[in-house]
Amino acid sequence: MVPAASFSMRVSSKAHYGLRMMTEFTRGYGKGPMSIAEVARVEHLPVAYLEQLAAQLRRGGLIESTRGVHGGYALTRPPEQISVLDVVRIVEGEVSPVECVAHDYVSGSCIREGECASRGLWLRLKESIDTVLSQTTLGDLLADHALIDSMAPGTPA
Amino acid sequence: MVPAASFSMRVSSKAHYGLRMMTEFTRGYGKGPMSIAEVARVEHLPVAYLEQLAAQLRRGGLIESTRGVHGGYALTRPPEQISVLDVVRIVEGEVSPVECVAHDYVSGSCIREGECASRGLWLRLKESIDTVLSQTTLGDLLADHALIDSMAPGTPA
DNA sequence: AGAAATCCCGACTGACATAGTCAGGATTAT
DNA sequence: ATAATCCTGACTATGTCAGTCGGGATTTCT
Repeated sequence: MVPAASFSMRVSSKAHYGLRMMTEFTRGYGKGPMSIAEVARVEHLPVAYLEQLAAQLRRGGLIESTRGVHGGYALTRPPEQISVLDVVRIVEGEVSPVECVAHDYVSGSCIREGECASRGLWLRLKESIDTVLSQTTLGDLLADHALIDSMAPGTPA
Repeated sequence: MVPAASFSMRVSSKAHYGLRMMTEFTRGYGKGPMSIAEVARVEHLPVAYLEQLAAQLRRGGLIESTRGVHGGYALTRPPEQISVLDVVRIVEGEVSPVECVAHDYVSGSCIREGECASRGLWLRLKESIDTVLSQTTLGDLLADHALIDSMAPGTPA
């Protein structure tokens, strides 16, 4: 890995991997459960790590599991009804640039409340992020992907 | 500190403090340099830490320093010409949710380029964040703050 | 019944980033 | 000269992240 100049407002690899796994489940939607092993194989991700993420996503109600030999996971709802925000919230927690605009923020926790010049900014930022992430569904991601596949390779950016 | 349910897409305290320091410099704009000691006092932040941030902001060209007894820092441009994004970029680096949409991304670094379903999403997210942060200036922050001050306290949220 | 495939769970770990501290040097006003 | 200020680099403690590991539970297939 290249050191890579640090950047901010990242999503963790948890969210990233989680989303990739969910797009695989989307691809297999309606065809019975898909195993972690298969996801790991096609996405080149570590099995044990995916297992953890899958457990979270299941507890969060986005996927359901079937145990045993032909078991695996499947989306509990159609891909058009699951947003990227749903996924990110489950594996990373609420999206919020600072504590004082999180949903569970207890009014008064920040001593500077009232003299704070930037809370409005953080609120706008949070809303803006939430909007982008909630407007994109797993269905959209797969549709975009199909579009890319159908284009000739080497198309200039 | 309360454990606080983890959340994602955070800005670091570096960015947070840096911005608070910059709003102090904004308040003092046109009245000669303001010392780190004073910023630390009114914002209740550690002097030594602010010194580091100030050094970065100076190297980034947003503030200029005067040494010696009545020294301190002052904005190099009017507050209306400095955006929050300028500040965040200097102390935290570029804003980008994932590596592959960062400005200095070398095409081909990600093996999954071409089969990636979510790059479009991350691009939209990055743009959205950049927009919010670049549209708000230090001048705006202070104006909002003045507005809050003029309201009666105890106003329900 | 037994083997194999799968989910399930909690504990563990190494590397790195964050949020600072600290000691001391350089510059300037009084 | 002294004091206030900026300036720098090294240091450190804590926490998070990304991932591993060992073993258990459930189901299907033969």
